[in-house]
Amino acid sequence: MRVDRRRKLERAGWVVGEAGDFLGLSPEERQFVEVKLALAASVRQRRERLGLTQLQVAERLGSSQSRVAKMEAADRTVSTDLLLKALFQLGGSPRDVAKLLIPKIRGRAA
Amino acid sequence: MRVDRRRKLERAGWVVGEAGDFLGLSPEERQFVEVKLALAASVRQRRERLGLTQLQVAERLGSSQSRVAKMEAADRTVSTDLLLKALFQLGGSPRDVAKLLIPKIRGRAA
DNA sequence: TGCAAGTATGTCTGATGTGACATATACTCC
DNA sequence: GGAGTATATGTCACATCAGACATACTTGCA
Repeated sequence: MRVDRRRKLERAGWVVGEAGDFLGLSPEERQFVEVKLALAASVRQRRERLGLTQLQVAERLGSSQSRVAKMEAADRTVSTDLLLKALFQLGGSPRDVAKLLIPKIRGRAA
Repeated sequence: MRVDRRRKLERAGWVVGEAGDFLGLSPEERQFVEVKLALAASVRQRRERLGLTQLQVAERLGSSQSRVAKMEAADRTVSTDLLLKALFQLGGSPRDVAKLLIPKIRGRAA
């Protein structure tokens, strides 16, 4: 994990461990955070792939640039509801969400 | 769709069409509702499979029986955050969520 | 260097979600 | 029929999340 990314997560209120990430969270909490991080990353990826600014996305969503920034940062004040709605607005489907949640790397635990 | 189930959804605030379900919703809204309904159904399924009452699940979650009932009814006052947390508490994983979101039926549109 | 565009962060007010409780309904079993 | 258990529904007070705004930071370019 890149250092700046890690700092950002910590500022956002997450506790980020070094190797065994997310230490200090219960398994359930860890899974929830995982999902949220995956959704947030996907929002950013889709936006960039579409060549849109956060402001443009915000307009599509009827939201604001700052909120889009917070979505992508997985800020603790953004709900998964909002992340899902954003993803769908950016052309994603439930199937795409599913793909996000399935680990692609083989030979490593979960 | 069973009639009683449909009535329940309508009371919960969803607009449910007959054949082409979810008419009147934008594609994005429809996708969001789909996800929520899938999560809600999964919560019920897992609870029943574990042989737990809503009250027992509520205690595990630090919530109340009425809220669990609303989760399973996909009430509009329950967030996907809560549904995800409930699922994970009931032993589900992000991978299980992914499976929920992938349509299993072939030969029919989405 | 300065400027401009994009992004990040802090905070406000109003909207929505939350657990809790009361109560209604449904289903057994006696 | 009534009692007991499970689930559903309506409502509260409080917590959390929403968009909006101001403002700071970052990046690229003249």
